[in-house]
Amino acid sequence: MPVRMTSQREIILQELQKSRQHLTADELFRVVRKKMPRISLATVYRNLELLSEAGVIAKLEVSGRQRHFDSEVVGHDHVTCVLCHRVENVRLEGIKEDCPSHGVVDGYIIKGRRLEFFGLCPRCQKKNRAIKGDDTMGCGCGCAKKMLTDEQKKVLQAMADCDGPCAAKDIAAATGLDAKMVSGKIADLKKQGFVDSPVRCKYGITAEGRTAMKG
Amino acid sequence: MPVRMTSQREIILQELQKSRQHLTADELFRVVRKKMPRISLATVYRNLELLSEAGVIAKLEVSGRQRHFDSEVVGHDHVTCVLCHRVENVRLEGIKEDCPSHGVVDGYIIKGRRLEFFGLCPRCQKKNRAIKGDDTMGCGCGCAKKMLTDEQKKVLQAMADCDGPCAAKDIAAATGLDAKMVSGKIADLKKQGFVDSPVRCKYGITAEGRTAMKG
DNA sequence: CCTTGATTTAATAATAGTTATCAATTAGAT
DNA sequence: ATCTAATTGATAACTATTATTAAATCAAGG
Ligand SMILES: [Mn+2]
Ligand SMILES: [Mn+2]
Ligand SMILES: [Zn+2]
Ligand SMILES: [Zn+2]
Repeated sequence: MPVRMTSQREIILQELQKSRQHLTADELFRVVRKKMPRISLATVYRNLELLSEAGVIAKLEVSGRQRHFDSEVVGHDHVTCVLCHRVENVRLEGIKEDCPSHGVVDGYIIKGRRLEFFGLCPRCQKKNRAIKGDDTMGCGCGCAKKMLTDEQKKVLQAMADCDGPCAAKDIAAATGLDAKMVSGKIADLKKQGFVDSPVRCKYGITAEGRTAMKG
Repeated sequence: MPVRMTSQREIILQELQKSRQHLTADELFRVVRKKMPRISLATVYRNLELLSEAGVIAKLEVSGRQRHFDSEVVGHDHVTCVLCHRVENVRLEGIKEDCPSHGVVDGYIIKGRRLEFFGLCPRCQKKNRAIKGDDTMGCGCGCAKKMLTDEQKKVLQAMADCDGPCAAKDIAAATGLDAKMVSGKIADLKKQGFVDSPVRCKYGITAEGRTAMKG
């Protein structure tokens, strides 16, 4: 059973390496889709599994949450932001000696270890102070998700209410907001993954958008 | 919003403390149900969440798998068996100094850390050698799940095939096995959680039983 | 080139674990 | 004892992931 190098597999690996982040399957899916719009989420999952099985990438099974994948496989540890769930690398010297990653502990044959820190990323430290902030500061770390403006909420709500993709002008009519500003909001929301465009010039709320609205 | 002490809450906490293990919500559910047969799984989840929120117990979000809960909250680490997923305590001296659980690392304000080891528990080391074992050695750690005998499989299959709870004699008829031995097998399977008895003297396969059959 | 068989894919259904919802019940203050 | 917000059991819904399946793709040989 030889392993084939398909274009899907290649792009998935490439984009993960390029991103230099610890992406989840669906984050990577969104990235890959830009180059290969017809790819399926299942294909992303399948290949991430295969690649990590093969040791080409690492699977970070972070604490009950969504899995993240890492193109760097050599030993290092991670810190997770408790607010935005961003995962970053941590390299602490002096730990390796005391913190065996192989050997025998209490009768267990140790095959590996994971050291994981939780905390607040620099961006979320700032955000935490001004949590009322009505402007979605594009901190890029996903914190913005928790801070939709009233207009954004209105737009999302209107999209949720109408079933199937709808045009910007429909939203404008439904919300009573200016059509130009609605277009702008939709573009922002799309960038954040809360809105997608299944058909040209028609928009719909995403699953992520729905969860963002609740918070 | 004062917190009330309900009998459910009390028993859940009691049984977790008594077990001295790192139980999952459904394992604890099975234990608690013996004393309070009408309790709901949702209640177990709800209270484990509440108790861990309050700092009375600890939530162990173990590497992508099912959550485990710990009645010991003071700082110690854990090792997980990669085969049976049992979680046990590990206390390594000399780590605490090098391995900050609070402070600032790379700009992150660290609120906590988790150090998790993976390996083979002593029981699974033995089991691994004799994996063909046709006897479900009651290692208690759940490894047995992966080693159903042919008879057990037949019984489970027969239960899966018939819809709704069925009597031991129906299984005997369907499989062609002796009725006495079928009863014995059912008792074993029930002990392992693969079979339950929704009605007296009637049995059915559980979700867990279904997954066990596949492996 | 053209078949052949294995691998992989997209789409989708199914699953596991957990959380949300909601009408009915109950703890505990008054 | 009465009242009411907290809690419960039952069950639906949800999220992340895995399994299934028919169709597409590929790698060799003939
Ligand atoms: Mn990393
Ligand atoms: Mn413990
Ligand atoms: Zn953050
Ligand atoms: Zn084990």
